[in-house]
Amino acid sequence: MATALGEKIQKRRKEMGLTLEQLADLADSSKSYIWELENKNPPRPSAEKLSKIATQLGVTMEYLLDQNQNITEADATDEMFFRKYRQMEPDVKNKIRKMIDLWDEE
Amino acid sequence: MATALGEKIQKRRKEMGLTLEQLADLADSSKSYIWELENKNPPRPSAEKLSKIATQLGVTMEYLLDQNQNITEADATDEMFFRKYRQMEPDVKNKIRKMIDLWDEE
DNA sequence: ACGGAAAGTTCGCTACTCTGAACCACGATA
DNA sequence: TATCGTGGTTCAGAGTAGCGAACTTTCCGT
Repeated sequence: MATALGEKIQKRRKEMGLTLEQLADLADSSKSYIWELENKNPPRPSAEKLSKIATQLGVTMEYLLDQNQNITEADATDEMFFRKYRQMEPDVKNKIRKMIDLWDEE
Repeated sequence: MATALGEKIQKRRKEMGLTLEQLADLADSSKSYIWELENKNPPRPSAEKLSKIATQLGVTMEYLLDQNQNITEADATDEMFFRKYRQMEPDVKNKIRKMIDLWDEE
């Protein structure tokens, strides 16, 4: 009864230790709707809603929507991180890069 | 009357020399709806529809939805950073992301 | 300038998104 | 074993996504 989309959302939500209600609040949604997304089909959420959910789960919408599992969860997480990073101020980016360089040595 | 989303779709469509009908066909939609997305608001398209449209326009859904026009294309430094990051061990990635999340708050 | 095709615009209707509130299951605490 | 708290499930209804078909405008060739 569950769809690929539903399974991905639920998997990620549980990995993050969130309840339906917590995710719903974070994503400006309702727990009943999150539940329906996870368990019912056919779910055809709006781009807005799915965008917020994806953001909170730290993955891309493309990953959530991808029917054939072409995109792995790890890929999506990396992509999401990169998009977030790219939005930052240049000097913050610099600091982050330096910090990671230090870290990565040894 | 047009929204950021609408403007982006229209701009891209025209760049590609497509009519409303052509894009509609490519994206399994109707020209009336594409028109409404471009010109009316508030449009709240489904993730499915927007996904198909984004694919045909050769952009990501995130780009289309992004309110602040910050995203154009990443510069070389950012890309390099991302390549480096991607090579790291999963648990290191995790730590980095958490660190940056903390940083990014407030 | 006129006719016709191609592009864009309007509109009414159906089906579905999304919510709030009620409901159920179950574990913990007394 | 009653009670409370927490998480999950169900459902009716408001509002709207998205379509088809009709209508208007623009852009051609002649």
